[in-house]
Amino acid sequence: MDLDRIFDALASAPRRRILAFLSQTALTTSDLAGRFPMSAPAISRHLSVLQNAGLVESERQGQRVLYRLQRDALLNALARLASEVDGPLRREPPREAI
Amino acid sequence: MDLDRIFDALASAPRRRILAFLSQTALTTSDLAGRFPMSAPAISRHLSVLQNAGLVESERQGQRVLYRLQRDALLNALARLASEVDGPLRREPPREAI
DNA sequence: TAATCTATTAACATATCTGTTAATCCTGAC
DNA sequence: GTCAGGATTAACAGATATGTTAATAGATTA
Repeated sequence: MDLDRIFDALASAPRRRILAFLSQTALTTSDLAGRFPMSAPAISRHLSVLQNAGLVESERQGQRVLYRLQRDALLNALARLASEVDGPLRREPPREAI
Repeated sequence: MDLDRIFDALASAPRRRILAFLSQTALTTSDLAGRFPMSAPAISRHLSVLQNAGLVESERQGQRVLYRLQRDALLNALARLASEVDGPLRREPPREAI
């Protein structure tokens, strides 16, 4: 839940594209490397940044490592920043239900 | 509406804090410099990054320059990323009304 | 065990970011 | 015009980020 690491991770366009791919389906490192004009080691490091931020999770499957988006972590971070900058007027009633 | 510049701007913790301050009220450069352990030139450059991203607007008032949060630009950017990574299931019905 | 495939880490070069202080620009007051 | 105050830009140093290729680690198969 570290906003700092999360927004640092999100600052990179390739990493945001990786997240977009992973939002469709879980993918391995080489799957992703095939979709970017970038070497596999570069992708691997982007994935590690995303994982350290808690935005993706990895699961080894034999020789491959499958990466999966952690949607809630991402959406929570976005919501957290949104509420931080929500003006006084917007922040008012934490309603229990609609 | 440049997600790239916006998320680059948001990657910096001082800049996110500046936005939080500006969410309460518009402030001048020196107002902000007084709230950070950082020189005025440093604040000025952070503000310029935020302005280039469209997250704040400036208005000169005499010798001072007043900075104001562009809340919609920020919230739109967050929403845009959120929808980019919204999985197929979540993205389905663009309902007209609740 | 050896061979192979996938992924990661190491080492490196280049570029960018972030802060500092000094210099410059802009505005208002004298 | 001159001066002073506030803001920005310039020049610089040190730290980070991002890509490359080479080397290493892990897992599967023969």
